[in-house]
Amino acid sequence: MVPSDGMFAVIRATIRKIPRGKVATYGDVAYAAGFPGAARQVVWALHGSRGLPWQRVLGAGGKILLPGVKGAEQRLLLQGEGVAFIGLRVNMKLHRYAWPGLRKNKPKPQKKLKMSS
DNA sequence: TCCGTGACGCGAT
DNA sequence: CATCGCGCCACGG
Repeated sequence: MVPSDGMFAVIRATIRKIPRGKVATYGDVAYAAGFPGAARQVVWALHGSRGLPWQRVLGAGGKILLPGVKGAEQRLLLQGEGVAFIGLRVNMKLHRYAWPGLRKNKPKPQKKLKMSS
């Protein structure tokens, strides 16, 4: 699957890989699909989606961004898959999908340290 | 063709 | 925490 197949095709394929009981953020999907920063395109891909695990895609921090009844439905679907919530957010610590072959943590910027004397 | 719109993200402040 | 600015790009008017 390469970008030349079309951005949405790649994004959809990426979303399909999220297993039951796991979730991913829009940013994660975009990054994993090879389009870092293109979170909005993920939204579009979901719009034209059919047969995708759309409920497993959340906002940054595991927050459901889909408003209204759809949002409530999303939460119920996820809970039905065993996904645990902490308040309004999904417990990402437990359910964030670890994309195979992707850097989990960003490189540490080297905190400014003060030198004595 | 230009322009606003999206279930947005992220680093900096 | 909250806010700002910028990046992202297909689509419809």
